[in-house]
Amino acid sequence: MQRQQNLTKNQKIVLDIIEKSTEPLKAYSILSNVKKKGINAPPQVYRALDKLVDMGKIHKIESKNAFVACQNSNCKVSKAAAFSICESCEEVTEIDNSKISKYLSSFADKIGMKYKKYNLEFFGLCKKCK
Amino acid sequence: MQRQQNLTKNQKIVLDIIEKSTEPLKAYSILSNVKKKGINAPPQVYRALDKLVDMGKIHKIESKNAFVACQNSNCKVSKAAAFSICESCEEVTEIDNSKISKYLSSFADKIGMKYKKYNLEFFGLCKKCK
DNA sequence: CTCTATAATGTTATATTATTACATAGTGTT
DNA sequence: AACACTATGTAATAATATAACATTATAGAG
Repeated sequence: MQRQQNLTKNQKIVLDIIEKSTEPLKAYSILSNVKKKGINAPPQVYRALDKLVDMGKIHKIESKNAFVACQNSNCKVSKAAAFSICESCEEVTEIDNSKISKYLSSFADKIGMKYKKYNLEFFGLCKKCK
Repeated sequence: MQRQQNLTKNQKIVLDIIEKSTEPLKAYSILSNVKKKGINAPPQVYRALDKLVDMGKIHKIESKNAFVACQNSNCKVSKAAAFSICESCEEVTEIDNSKISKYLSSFADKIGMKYKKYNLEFFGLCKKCK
């Protein structure tokens, strides 16, 4: 069984490029960027992405089919994440989610759900664009 | 300019099938169900879906690439929506979001964002499955 | 009414995103 | 060495979504 801390070769390559990016990266964009490192085909990228998401190292922005590195160390535990997405400049920012997490998990309890994680995407205009 | 209340022929057909479904429908599943009604190609479905989402009549479950009819009349205004998604039985339920809306919009204010809408997806186990 | 602008529709092709299926290679355990 | 298991490599294809362009319907303006 793979340990959380020891990433495999492909996982390291994929995580590295996501961490270095200033914006969410799409799977095929990652693929084209890692061809020189010997990753040739989609499944290699998607497998690494899946595992990294499972570990909480990255998050998927569902509305964009794109991936960002986790900014909050606590996501390692909850895997829950919240983002603000600017509809003008496309900037995506991960929101420090400890308060939201508390609120939302209590909400999930209230509706009778055994809560595991959530994905929250805010759309609007960021500070700069509004 | 199209008025909110007057749906076009294709929009009616697509909305109708989504409203009759007990589960989120995918675009190509909708397509195959409406071929008999004269809708033949993906763009016809996607165009109707886009407009219906804009009007708040339906919502897209981003994590599933699927569409559900809006359960809350107030979504017509806010277009914001929250769902609980059971990872066991796949049931998707729209959460009455007036409280969450209030909380999240104030949160968006606090981080300096001009808030327009949000999409929130809870994952876990529903009442029946837990 | 009819002209015109716009919205809606229809159609073909193609782009983008993601998975299946199977073969090969490494890694640790007994 | 034999094994189970994880990871990797590869080809093919499935599933999701859009571009581009032609045609038809509809609502106002004159």
